[in-house]
Amino acid sequence: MVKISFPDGAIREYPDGSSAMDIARSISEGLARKVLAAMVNGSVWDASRPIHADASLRLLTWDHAEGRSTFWHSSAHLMAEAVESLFPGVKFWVGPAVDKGFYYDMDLGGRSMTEEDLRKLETKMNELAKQGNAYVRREISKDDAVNYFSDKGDEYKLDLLQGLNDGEITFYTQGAFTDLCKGPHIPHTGLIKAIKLTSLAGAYWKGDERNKMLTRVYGVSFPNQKEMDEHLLMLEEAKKRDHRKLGKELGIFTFDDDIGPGLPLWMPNGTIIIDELEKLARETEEDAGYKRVVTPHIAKENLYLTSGHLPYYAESMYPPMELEGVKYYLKAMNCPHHHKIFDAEPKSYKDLPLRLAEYGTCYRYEQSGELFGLMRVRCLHMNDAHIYCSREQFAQEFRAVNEMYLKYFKIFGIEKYVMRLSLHEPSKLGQKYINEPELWLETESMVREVLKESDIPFVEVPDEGAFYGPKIDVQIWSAIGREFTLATNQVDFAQGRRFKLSYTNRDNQPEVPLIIHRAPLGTHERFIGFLLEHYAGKFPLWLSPVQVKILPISDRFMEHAQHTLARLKKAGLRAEIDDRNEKIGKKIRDTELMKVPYMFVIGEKEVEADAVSVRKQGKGDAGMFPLSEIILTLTSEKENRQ
RNA sequence: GCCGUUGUAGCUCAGUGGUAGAGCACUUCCUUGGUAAGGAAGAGGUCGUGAGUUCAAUUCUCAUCAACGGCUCCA
Repeated sequence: MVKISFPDGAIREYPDGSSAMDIARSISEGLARKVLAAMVNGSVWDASRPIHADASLRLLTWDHAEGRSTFWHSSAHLMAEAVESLFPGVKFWVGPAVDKGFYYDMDLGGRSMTEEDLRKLETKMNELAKQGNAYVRREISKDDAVNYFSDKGDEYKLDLLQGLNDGEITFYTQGAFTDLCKGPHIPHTGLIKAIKLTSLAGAYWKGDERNKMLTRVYGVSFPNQKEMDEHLLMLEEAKKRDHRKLGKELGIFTFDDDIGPGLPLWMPNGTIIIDELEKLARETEEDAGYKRVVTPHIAKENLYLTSGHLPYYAESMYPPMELEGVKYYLKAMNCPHHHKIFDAEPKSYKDLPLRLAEYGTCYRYEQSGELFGLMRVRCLHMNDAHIYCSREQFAQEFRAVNEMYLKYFKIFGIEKYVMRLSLHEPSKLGQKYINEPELWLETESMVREVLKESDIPFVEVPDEGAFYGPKIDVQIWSAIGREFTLATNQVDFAQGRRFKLSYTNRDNQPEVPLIIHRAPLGTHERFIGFLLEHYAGKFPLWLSPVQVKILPISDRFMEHAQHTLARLKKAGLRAEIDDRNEKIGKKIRDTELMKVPYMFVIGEKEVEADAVSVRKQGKGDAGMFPLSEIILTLTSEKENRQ
């Protein structure tokens, strides 16, 4: 007998060799039907695998993340079986579960797959699923495994085997398909009831662009059609939030072939949002002791040689223009320009910390395949600033920057994000990272402390730092689920030295300042792209391009509408009159669709009372208010950025 | 940059080897209507661009540009 302890604390005895499935069945048949895998002593096992020792056990179903990923990984195997039947001789690389679904990378041996093939594969998969074949686990020696894949001429699986040793190699077989796989898997293919292969893509082998490109097929599957329908509905909803769609509908930005890829044109509505964001940044930075500067969009080659950017990033900068034998580059970052401002006048410790801020325009020649709406562009406006400080001042300055982030996030209601602390990799000092082992450790731990103090959840990622120091990135997700860095806060102890920046310290000695690069509002492009999706286009009053739409019931009330418009404008509100020859229902509908926060309806009653009937976007009729009263309400809402 | 897909009116999308259609938007007229679409008429596209095949190409082929889904990259 073995003692099995359950999550609720219960401990029961079962015959030695019982599987999780046996145990589930002993509880109820209904449960057994739902079990996908089991958590045994903290690792995920096949439900059918015999348990030979006392263990803690948690049965995993579709309701558990581990259950779902097991389900999706098993679906990848099912897909591989289907692919093998339609493309004999195909070789597989890896087929993991991902956030929502699964993929499998494969080498089709020179053949190519089409969207049509995906439909055929789905049909085949459904057919195979109906057979309800069990996923059978088999432990195998390394020699046997190597022989098996040598016979097949499968260099990919042989490559995987290289990293494995006897005792940790297992094969899984379902139906006609056998794969090297550590598992676990769901009990049988019959549990997979709804299947959709979503996309066909290329993916470099081992993620290295020097390697061969494999074919990657993405798919998603569910234990019932209802879940699939919900998933598809969710995708539809996400599409409606897509900033590219909303940006077009609301007249925020556009692209034009004659301007160039990745070069957004900001339309009047988008420019209003830019102006409001810059106003917020100016106020906030002024309060925090920043000084504004303005720098040119181009600079000589030498500047970027000094900064050290050019050797690393030449291919992602626009090529230089050459004038009188001198090369000029479009600036890809503002820091070197700011360093030159620091350097323009001698500095003493009394001048520190010096905080230079600029909404700087940068140009980066991002790879063509990387461009993505406003989120990844080639012309960007960065909420940039550089803080020059002493080592003693560093922690305090970094903390203040962090607080500024949180202040902004509160204003925008940004809650779903992850802070990522990127660290250096000691073995790459002097190559990828500047060779300052002590400074790396010191600043990394200071940054870590600041994050802990402010109680912000964060993850640490090794070998992701900038070449000049550790950094904190704020990661967010676009409507379609792609991850982006929204904002960044970086430590820099390289450029100060490179630019020979110094200040005179208390002991009358020259000292190199530490530099903090920070961009809490990221770039206008990415931030507004994010906000469009975050608010689903329904901007708060202060950011709305049109804040109030005045809707006269008929043209008899135009005079009162004009009078109302004048009053609103005088109060600093952005308002427009809908003077079209349309019925009020139509005007309301169109204004709702344009997501204007307030509508003022004006008819007979309102003229008599010198009032307006107020309608809030998405909320319907709010009743009649005297104009002066509602103006006060709106002004306060706007000024408080609610 | 690489793999795959797509490209028809301002937008969303039909369609065809014989020089194109719908809905919304737009213009004009009628209507002056009280909280999510009033009615009528009209205008608008050399079917992304270039070349080839053909008697004939928006449709087939190739190239190119751009967008989209991924991979790689992201100071």
